[in-house]
Amino acid sequence: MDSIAVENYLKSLWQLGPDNVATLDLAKHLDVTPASATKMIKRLTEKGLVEHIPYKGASLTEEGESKALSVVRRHRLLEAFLSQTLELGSEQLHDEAERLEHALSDELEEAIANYLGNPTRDPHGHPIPGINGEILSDHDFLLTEAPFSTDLMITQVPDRNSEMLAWLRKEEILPGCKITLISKDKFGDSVVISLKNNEKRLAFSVANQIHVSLEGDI
Amino acid sequence: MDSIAVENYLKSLWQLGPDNVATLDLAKHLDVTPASATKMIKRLTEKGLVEHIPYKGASLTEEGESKALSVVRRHRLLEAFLSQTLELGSEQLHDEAERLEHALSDELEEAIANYLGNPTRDPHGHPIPGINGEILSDHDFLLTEAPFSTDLMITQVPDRNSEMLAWLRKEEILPGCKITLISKDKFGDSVVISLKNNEKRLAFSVANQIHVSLEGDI
DNA sequence: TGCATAATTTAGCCTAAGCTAAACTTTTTA
DNA sequence: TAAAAAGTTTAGCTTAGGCTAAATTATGCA
Repeated sequence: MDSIAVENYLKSLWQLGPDNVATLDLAKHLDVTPASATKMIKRLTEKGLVEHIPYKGASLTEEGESKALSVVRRHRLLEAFLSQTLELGSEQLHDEAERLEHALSDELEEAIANYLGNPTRDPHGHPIPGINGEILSDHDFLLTEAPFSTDLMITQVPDRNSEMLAWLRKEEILPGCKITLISKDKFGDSVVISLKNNEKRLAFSVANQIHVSLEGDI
Repeated sequence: MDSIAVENYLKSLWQLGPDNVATLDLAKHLDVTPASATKMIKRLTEKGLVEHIPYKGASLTEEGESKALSVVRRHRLLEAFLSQTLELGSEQLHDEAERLEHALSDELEEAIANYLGNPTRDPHGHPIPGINGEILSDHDFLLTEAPFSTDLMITQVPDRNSEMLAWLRKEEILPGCKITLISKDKFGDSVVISLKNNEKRLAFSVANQIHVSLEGDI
């Protein structure tokens, strides 16, 4: 069994990957010092879970990725399960799943997956990896890269920042919503979308975490 | 936040308590060496969670007990929640709850309690401590101390040994069952009960973990 | 191109929680 | 009641995973 720390490092490497993950980025993501990240990267390299070129960056080996995907699967199944059974704020889901994901046995994982009917997306629209790491091959793309004046449907919103998530919910920017992209203001660092005939302005960094698909194309 | 190890020591002390818990018993319960238990008892004493008289035994302080009860509450709520939502074997419940109990936030704990309608017993019949540690004052008693030839109802079965639990289930010895005590064979180390007109023989050590109440007295 | 800055790694320290072996108490028993 | 056995504690070691400070390597800019 991998420790909670190891699971978190693998998950972060996957989220920041796929290649040449910088030590500093990893350290920031996990809220540890760069020195701690370096040390753990070494340990993971010795275990065969990570490949590391000193001063260049780290990436997951096949085995490392498979373990990372297992953590991601547990996380997203938990979000779906908690959201379905309990009346939990969408913002809370992520934090709870973040802790519970490390305490889930294979059997419980599968019991939850069955209970939910083996879903392929979590409540934020993120794909849930299969038991062998197969991940839904999306043909959705980032809102910042979408065509203008075309019917779009939101497929994914970010889940890590509960403040941002609360704001998105207030603005009714949620998975399943139909929108069109009006303009990208690169220097104003924002994009403008239309949603139910209202125009809304989003920071570029937010829009960059929202995925959309051409309507009905999911 | 207390570590998982600290929470487990507190819970074990509560289960083995209330007083003069022997280092060896604690160590066995947690599957660590006596030396490790001694060391942790010291740490807990310094934190004010345990009182310890060297070579005599340890017991929880008020603060320690309150923390222990919080762990027990989370454990039993989880057993109830998992048993209600998922189709999990009763034997599996305990092990899953054992790991998840340390990863439950106060908010999730309360969300689960509300979802379940603030139950006072878990699926094995054990009382669930309230949020401030209030515990249902049972007037049930051990099967080994019950009167003969009297209508009894099983209120609690053990939850820690999944093999024993599977056997109890096979024999249909479950919370809510009506039984009468036929005989206690002290030297045969067993008791005999009648259940649905069948006589069943239980080892004393098993009967000692089963609680009963006078019928309708719960 | 060379130097300043940024990123990364190394060295050395700390704590929690485990272990074994040895020392010390307490209890049991002959 | 003294010696043996059982239980407990102490001493000292180990590992994981943090940290800071210092050394090293890469990068960007004049």
